[in-house]
Amino acid sequence: MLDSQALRSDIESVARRLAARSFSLDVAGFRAIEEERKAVQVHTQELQAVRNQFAKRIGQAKSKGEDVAELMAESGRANAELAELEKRLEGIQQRLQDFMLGVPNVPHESVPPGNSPADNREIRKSGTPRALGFAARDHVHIGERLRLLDFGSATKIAGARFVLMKGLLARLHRAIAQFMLDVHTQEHGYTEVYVPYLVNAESMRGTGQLPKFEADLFAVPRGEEGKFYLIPTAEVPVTNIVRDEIVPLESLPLKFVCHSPCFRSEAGSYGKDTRGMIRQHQFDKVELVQIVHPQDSYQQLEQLTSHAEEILKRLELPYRVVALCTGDIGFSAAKTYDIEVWLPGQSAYREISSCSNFEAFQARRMQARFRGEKGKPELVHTLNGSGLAVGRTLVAIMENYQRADCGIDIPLVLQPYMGNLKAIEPPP
RNA sequence: GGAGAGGUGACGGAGCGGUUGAACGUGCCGGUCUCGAAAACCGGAAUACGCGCAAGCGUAUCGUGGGUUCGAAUCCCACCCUCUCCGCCA
Repeated sequence: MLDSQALRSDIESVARRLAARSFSLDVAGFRAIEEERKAVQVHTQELQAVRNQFAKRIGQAKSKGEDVAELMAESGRANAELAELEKRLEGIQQRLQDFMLGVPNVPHESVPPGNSPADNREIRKSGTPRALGFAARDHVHIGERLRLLDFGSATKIAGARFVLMKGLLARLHRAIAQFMLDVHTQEHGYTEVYVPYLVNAESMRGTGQLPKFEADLFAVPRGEEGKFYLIPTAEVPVTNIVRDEIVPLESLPLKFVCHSPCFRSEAGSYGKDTRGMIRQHQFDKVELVQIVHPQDSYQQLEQLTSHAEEILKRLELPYRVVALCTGDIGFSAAKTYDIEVWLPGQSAYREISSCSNFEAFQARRMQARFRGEKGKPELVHTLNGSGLAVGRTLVAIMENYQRADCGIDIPLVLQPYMGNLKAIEPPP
């Protein structure tokens, strides 16, 4: 959510910056509601003051034993109008709130302008795709040849966009997550957290998934009309740790890492990435979350991104870092770096991590604050990034470390997590 | 799921339906005293929003939402959460 003060004082420049991400801010609409709000609120508060004065006088008169019938009658009359106004004000404020919740974040000035992924800017590249000496197969071919990747069973059990892994491949998947957690907790200073995978609507609103993107979520009914939502990323429960909190200045930055499953309905992605386990309803991810002092957030974004990159470096997977353009950044983000890993099976770089600074956008929704240098509560800045998506990392390893016989060499750093196994061999 | 107790400011803890944004204590900040500190004493301190150039004034907030009332932290209803006991359970 944006600062409503900023919208009031300089809506034109906000609208201009939002236009860069092809969001057209309803300036006239906002002004109209805002004008109405002002008039109604001022009048309401005046009448409330009158009511309070009457109540006070009645109390005083009563304590002196005076007759208050006249005062009470007068007060009652004044209150009739008040009740109506209060109701109207509530409606206006609700509309204003709904409006604000639907406005995306303003891109940071360093975000490259553009309308489509084609305008994203490559920032740096690391590693070079190794020469295989044979035609690269994709992970589906390799996994099925190894009989360790079973899409048929997953489809039978659940449906499309699910996968079932077996044996050493399931173990490799687990090893990848363990490795990531160890690096981030032991070397990058993150505190590991285990969190609920089902969350309430307030949490989803806090990080920006609701109210706009309900269709992307899985919901579980609960009680009369309540519901839980399955987390689409650990970002949601982890960031909401600080919702409605005032954290002490000295505890910043808070750095959390969380391995969790992620559930996405992938509504609107029909036909995209239908082959393999690139786009699934359920996948594992190791997520990095930082809660920081506003003045540090862009520096921390660079740091957080480098933490994610470090995993790819140690796995010796070629990748590049891309700054998303204004038209491609997510709803809540002010700036985003995508990290894309090289997939020989597709001869392409594919997203494996997305690292974003949300500035105060999520913090304002969550009322996540710290007590500033002057002793006043101020909004924190929030950041997060995948460090990394586990399933896609597995895909990248399968494709980059494939051998001619469809065996997979195990990256050196993962061997200790695999009982020192050096490779997964194909069955005869 | 059943029975009971409870949710008040940073914390502990008061609070007859009426000058209560909320006693008292602890903690915090400033000051006096002191060579300095402690103690003691004095003073100051909530959050959000609105109007205003400002000083300031106003409104809201005692788990949440409704209701009763001229007036609700105080009364009524619903819900949420916490704790204790019972049942069930990985």
